[in-house]
Amino acid sequence: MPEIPKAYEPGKIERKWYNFWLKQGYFTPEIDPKKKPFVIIMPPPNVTGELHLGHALTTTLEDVMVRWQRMKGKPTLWLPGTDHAGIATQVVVEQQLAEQSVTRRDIGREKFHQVAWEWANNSRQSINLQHQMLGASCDWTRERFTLDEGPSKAVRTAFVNLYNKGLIYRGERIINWCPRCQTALSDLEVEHKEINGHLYYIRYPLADESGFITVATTRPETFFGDTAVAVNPEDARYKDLVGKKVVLPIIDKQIPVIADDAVDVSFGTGALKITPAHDPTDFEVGQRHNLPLVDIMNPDATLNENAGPYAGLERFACRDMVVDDLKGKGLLEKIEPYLHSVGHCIRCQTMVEPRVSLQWFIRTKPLAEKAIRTVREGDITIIPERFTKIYFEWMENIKDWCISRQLWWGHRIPVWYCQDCGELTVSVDIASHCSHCGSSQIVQDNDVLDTWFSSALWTHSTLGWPEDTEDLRYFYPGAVMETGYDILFFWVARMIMMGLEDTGEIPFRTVYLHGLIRDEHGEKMSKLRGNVINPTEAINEYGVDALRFALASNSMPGNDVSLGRGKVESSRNFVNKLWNAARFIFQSVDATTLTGQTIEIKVEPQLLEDRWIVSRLNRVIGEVNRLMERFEFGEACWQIYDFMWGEFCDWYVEIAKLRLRPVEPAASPLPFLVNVLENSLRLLHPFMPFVTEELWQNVKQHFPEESHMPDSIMTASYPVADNGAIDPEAERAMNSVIEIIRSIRNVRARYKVEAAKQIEAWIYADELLPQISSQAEAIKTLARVNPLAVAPRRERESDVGRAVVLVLKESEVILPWASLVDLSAEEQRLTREREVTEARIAQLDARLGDNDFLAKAPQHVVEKEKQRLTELSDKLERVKMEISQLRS
RNA sequence: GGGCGGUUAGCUCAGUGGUUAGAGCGCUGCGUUGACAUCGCAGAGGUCACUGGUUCAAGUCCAGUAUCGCCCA
Repeated sequence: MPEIPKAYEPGKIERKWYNFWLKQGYFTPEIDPKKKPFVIIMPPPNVTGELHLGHALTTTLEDVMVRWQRMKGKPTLWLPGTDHAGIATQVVVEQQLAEQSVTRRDIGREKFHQVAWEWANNSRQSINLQHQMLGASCDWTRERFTLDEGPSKAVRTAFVNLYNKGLIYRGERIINWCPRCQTALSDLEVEHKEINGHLYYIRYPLADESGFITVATTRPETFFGDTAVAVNPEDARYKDLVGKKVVLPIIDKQIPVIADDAVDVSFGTGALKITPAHDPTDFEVGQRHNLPLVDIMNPDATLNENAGPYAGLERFACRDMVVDDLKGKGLLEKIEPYLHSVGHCIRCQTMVEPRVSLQWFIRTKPLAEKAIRTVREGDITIIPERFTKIYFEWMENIKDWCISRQLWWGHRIPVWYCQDCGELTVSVDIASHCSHCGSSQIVQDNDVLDTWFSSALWTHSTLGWPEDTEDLRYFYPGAVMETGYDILFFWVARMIMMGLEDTGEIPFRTVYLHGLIRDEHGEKMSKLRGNVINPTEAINEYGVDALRFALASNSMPGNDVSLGRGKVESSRNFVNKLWNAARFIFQSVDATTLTGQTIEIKVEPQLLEDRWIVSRLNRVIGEVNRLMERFEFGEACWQIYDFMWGEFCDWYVEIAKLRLRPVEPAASPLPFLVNVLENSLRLLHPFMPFVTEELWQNVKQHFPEESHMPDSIMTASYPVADNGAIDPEAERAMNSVIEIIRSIRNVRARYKVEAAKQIEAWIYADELLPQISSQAEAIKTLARVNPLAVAPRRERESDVGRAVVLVLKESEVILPWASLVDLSAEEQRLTREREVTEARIAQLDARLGDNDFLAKAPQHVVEKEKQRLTELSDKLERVKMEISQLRS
């Protein structure tokens, strides 16, 4: 057998195994109508650049589920893809152009597309590569991009269907406008931030020159767009003024004073300027009162000709000038500091401008109703559950969705306008004639659709919809939608709506939401803070398996993950531990094989330690499966970690060494070493695919006669617990042995006994005597004890002389090494132990003397407490005896 | 303004109403056995934010308070 390196070297094997899996075609499921498939459609990363740790988390969790299900024998499809990310990508590409001092308008739509496609293709490639580095077992034969022909056709089809149903309409509405991106945004793409602004009190003179009315506003520069002043109808202060006219200063325009319930009498002066074209609530007031819309801005948020002398000024510069000028005319009453919340573009952080414009909208209410019902009725489950409420809250208050964007990068809206009859042609295929008058003088809408429109169709567009494909029939609906909670509204909610709308079926059965990745102090990761961990670098430094394990083991459903290098490092250490345990086992196997012996793997455990480790293994297997079913991957990781490291490596392997280098012939522990290792590898494979494959192949190589082993751990079966192997008696006895060894080590450390020095020990026990005796060699070696006597309690010498006496749960240990022991200190220690035991007994006595407890607590709890009391009472007696002997 | 979540060891976090509340990192001391120093052994470190309630039993359930964070408007 070749030499196995002392430390695991991930770089050497990762690519090798990925390519092997790929070549074997394991990632592509076989369609078997008799079996229900497990399907995850990957949330497509934006083609804006490299993947970050959030993507690594998504990929890890999905791969964990997919590999687990695949090992459980389900046809498993994990469909990868990327998103064109309309506005985000356009921003990136425009920045790139800006470096060459060119704008997109300079080069034109066609050339811009060329540059953007080039960027997207590069990015798509590097994202796919990174997914492969991460070990993603997704089906590359089905990889999709949102702008691919299939998904694009799905987009046009969905649009046309909705339009024909009257669920898509075009209208002049107030929308959020980003002056930098120069496009409309949906409500979700606006981020509200608290801003320290001002409240300006402005006097509007009455047209009849009988005085003025003072309005309070945060945006004085919009007064050119005012078409009324509104007061509350109940407000006595202004009752007489309703119906009168006021004159807008500077531009000398007359507007009416109106009464509207929406006006809050306590805000400012109780009189509001109404600017329907630039404020959402004003827009509504305007609709109610039939007020004209006066748009005062250009797309770049400079003032337009409606601003009279201020035309051409940037909005904030205009504000300053307007304020100055009003002040000069004595029309500015006062300015107060004012904290208010202002919308910003989620992409570029520019303050958005609410603006009336002609856009396309989806009437979401009818779609939302169905989407609410499927979740309410339990067809779709959201994990963690608390997000269900948040989902309902949003869905129930849903607003129409503005889907048109004044961008170039995206799906062009499939609508053509007739130059002759003015009618619209809405068509899935490219239209050449007006569907009304037949004219060929038609022009396609210039705008593209919101990126999230195509994302909303992703669950079925990737499987071939609107075509009736085999994939769609077999793989839809998916099993789990796994993604971050930050896109619950953007994406998940809309997928549910559109999935139901397009296919009449739910798009997935379970929504699993993970949290955001933060740094080791819980701070958001950002370039600015310099606390970003780049996944590729982390992989190069620690290996993929370590990164994946760090992510999976630290992630709880719906909770943010704090991840520093330390976590990745300790995961790396675990991978290395696993590697070395395996290395040791292989070396032992080789040593045995060299002597010409064959190793039989299937052996019933007879010896205590073998029964114990097999029992523990099966408990862990059961527990891990249960946790995985419940999406508790982090806890599943720790179960395996604790078992592997804390039980198998720390105890079983150490004890097994005695039998591997026996003085006298002993039953070989190799079957159990190999079995536990092999099972653990399979348990761990979904979390750390590479190292487990490497080691598993090594197992396979060592046991070629084990014909049931498939070609890859990927296609091996996931371990299933054998409840028959669970052995409470062996667990109890081994716990006692471990307790003995630990206690002796503790004493050695306390008395600073030299590490290499052997000390004498006597152990007394009753019930567990045979089992403890069977571990005498282990105790001798692991606790550095020699000579060791194990005897029944009745043989206990009454006078032990100077010694440390340990009263344990089911045994006593006496360490009679006279010279070192400080008798009075020992007495003090035993006295403390007596006190502690007495206190606990008192506590238990009280509990067991309580009739309520006896009557109401479940039987097994009462039994347990009674047993504890017996044990403790027994211990107390023994401690008392030791104290009296020490004193005699 | 409405809602949600957090508050547990020095730090970051686990913890299905039922022993003496755990882990990783960090810290202290000691290191020996050809798997592993990416390691081993031992140890220190906690008023589970606070107040009240429900319960035989509360870190866990309920209410309130404080505080931090997020989402929505």
